[in-house]
Amino acid sequence: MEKPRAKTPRERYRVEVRAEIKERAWEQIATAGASALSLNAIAKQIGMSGPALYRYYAGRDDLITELVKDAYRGLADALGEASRAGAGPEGLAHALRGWALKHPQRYFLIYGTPVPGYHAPEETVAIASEMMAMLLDAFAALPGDSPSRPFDTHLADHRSWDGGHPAGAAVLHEALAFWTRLHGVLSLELAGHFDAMGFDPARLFQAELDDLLARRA
Amino acid sequence: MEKPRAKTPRERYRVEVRAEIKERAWEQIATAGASALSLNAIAKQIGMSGPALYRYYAGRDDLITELVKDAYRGLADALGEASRAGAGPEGLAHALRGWALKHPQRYFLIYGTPVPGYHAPEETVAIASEMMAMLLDAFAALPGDSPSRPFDTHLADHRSWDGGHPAGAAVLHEALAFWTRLHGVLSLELAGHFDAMGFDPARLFQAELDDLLARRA
DNA sequence: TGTACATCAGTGAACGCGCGTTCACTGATGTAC
DNA sequence: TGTACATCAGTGAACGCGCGTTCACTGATGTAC
Repeated sequence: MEKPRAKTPRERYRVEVRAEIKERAWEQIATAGASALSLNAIAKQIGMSGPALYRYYAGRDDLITELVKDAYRGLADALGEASRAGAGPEGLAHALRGWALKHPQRYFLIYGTPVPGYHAPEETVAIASEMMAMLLDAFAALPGDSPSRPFDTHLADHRSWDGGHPAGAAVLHEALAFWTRLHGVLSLELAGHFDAMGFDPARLFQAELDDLLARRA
Repeated sequence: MEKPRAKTPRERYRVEVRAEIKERAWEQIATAGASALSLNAIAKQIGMSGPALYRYYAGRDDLITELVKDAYRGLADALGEASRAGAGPEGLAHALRGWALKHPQRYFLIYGTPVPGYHAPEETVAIASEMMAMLLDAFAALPGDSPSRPFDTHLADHRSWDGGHPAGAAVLHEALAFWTRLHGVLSLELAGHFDAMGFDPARLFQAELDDLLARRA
């Protein structure tokens, strides 16, 4: 059982090239959108021949799948870092916004327009649960009681997604609202819908966040 | 000044074909996404030769621009119908959700992942204002007072987008929250992020809506 | 340390494909007298 | 109503392009003895 043996130079190199391919892929997505992602174009940018990339990825679809997984992983790690540092919902919210502003393409790859026919890789549902668990923990740890609302009774009957979390339905509701409301502000901000409006999106985001937390006052 | 003279058969035909092209375009977007939109494929479906489409649209970009404008127009009309029927925020919300569920591709063309480098046609900003005006009217007409919140003071200084509406900043805030929160729920619902969760998205939407309106109680 | 072999990264040619777009043309429809 | 001409929808060939992907190959790097 000597699995994690030292990496050979070749393995190291392979990892580096795979990483560079992904980097260029993100650049390309930032420039022309995910649908314009082209293996040949990436190869040209790296200074390789198109077919060379097939040593590293099975094909275009494989690369995209990898990017989607990385995006999920990246977001979950950003939230996880905050979570491990003991952050509550407010800290998680700012970690979310910070990550989204830093990686808008990745954010949209997760939450943007779905591509008909494309099914997200299995792994992403586990990561989504992981993130939801952090949210539930954060809200469950909040002081005070969350007043129950009509939707909670419906939620109580449909909580198969809670990962076995012991929190009450009102807390699930809070976590859901956190997700949908912050996504609402963030996605419109990132898509530029506030650009011509003049107000500061960060303040709207904070206002939404305050509103979510005010329930516990 | 006899502008609206009767349409000749040729004009009528032209209008029909332009409409059919758009219909097929939407079908194609529903099947493979907006980025896969191909003039040649549309022509084939209609039973025409590729180049024939150039009699009706200047090119691919022109067609897409037309689709974007139609999407905005369609949403504004759906809201406008409710508005003219005297609907308040609740009616507008349901008109919004109804339209979005009926035309998810159009919804995403408006609010989905932005394509880097693509600039929405001028006309859309006017339509966006038109929709915002309906929201402002609806909230302004609501009975009761909207309690002021911290963000309102910032908004009061950045309301160039209000179209000259006389409502106070608290009302602008309400309209903004209406937009971002309902979009948050809707876009996640349409993208399928709730699919495996089991609860009824309509109820979550209603819960968010109730929450927006509860402020006035 | 040196040689023989295996592994593997990367190349260049080639495949078929569908794309947007242009062009010169045909034939049908509409208009003017 | 009939003829002469103008308008316009649609065709088919052709353009250059970039795409994903396969294949047989070269040459460098690593491994075993």
